Amino acid sequence: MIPYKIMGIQFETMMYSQIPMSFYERPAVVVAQELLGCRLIVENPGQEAIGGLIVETEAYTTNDPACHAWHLEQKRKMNPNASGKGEELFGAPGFTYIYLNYGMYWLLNVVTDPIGTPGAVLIRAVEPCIGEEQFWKNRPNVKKREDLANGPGKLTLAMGIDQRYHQMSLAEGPLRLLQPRHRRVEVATSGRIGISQGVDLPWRFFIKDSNFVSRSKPSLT
DNA sequence: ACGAGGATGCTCT
DNA sequence: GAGCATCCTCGTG
Repeated sequence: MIPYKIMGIQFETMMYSQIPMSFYERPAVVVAQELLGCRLIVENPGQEAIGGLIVETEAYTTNDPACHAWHLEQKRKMNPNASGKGEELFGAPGFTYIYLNYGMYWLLNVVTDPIGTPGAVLIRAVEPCIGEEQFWKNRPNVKKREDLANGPGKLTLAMGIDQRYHQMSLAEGPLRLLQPRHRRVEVATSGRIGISQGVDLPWRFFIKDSNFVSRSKPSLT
């Protein structure tokens, strides 16, 4: 049971509980799939929280040339103390990793795997489910509900997520992840989107038949 | 429907 | 300089 009340959705909170930190201390590919059907919540002081149902994720992990930790991982084979971009991905699971992509868009990741093993799950798309008015307000040019948060940059815009939320614990808010009591989703798989290395790894996961995924793509399995 | 191109700021492959 | 885990607009069919 989550330790606070979200206005207007008391019934639904009884069906969802905060995800324990141990959940994230597992391989990114596992966490990515199990986050489908969970809820991403952003609490706003003095206002109604906003939330989205996660419908699409991607895994980035060790020995993965598309992972931000990859080059650092190579360097550390020679010098264990090397530093550089993606350092956070070796750190504690259950913390956020947020970075600016193409100079304009903040992308939200959750760090996974034990300390010392790099891993993260990119949240790629959500379906608005709490405080939807805020989604519309933050995305003034959007016409269709499906387009509010059907992409990693779109969902951070819609939910007001930026660098202020970087490296925060998901156990304490204002960002939280909730899991349903009974998670019943049909998971589809494909290659990851927007990368040039590791394109053949089937590490993009989405809820089959959801209208809120970033794009349709033939599934690999 | 689909493709090209521009916006924009990091880090370093 | 190149290369990015992107999004939007404006062409063309």
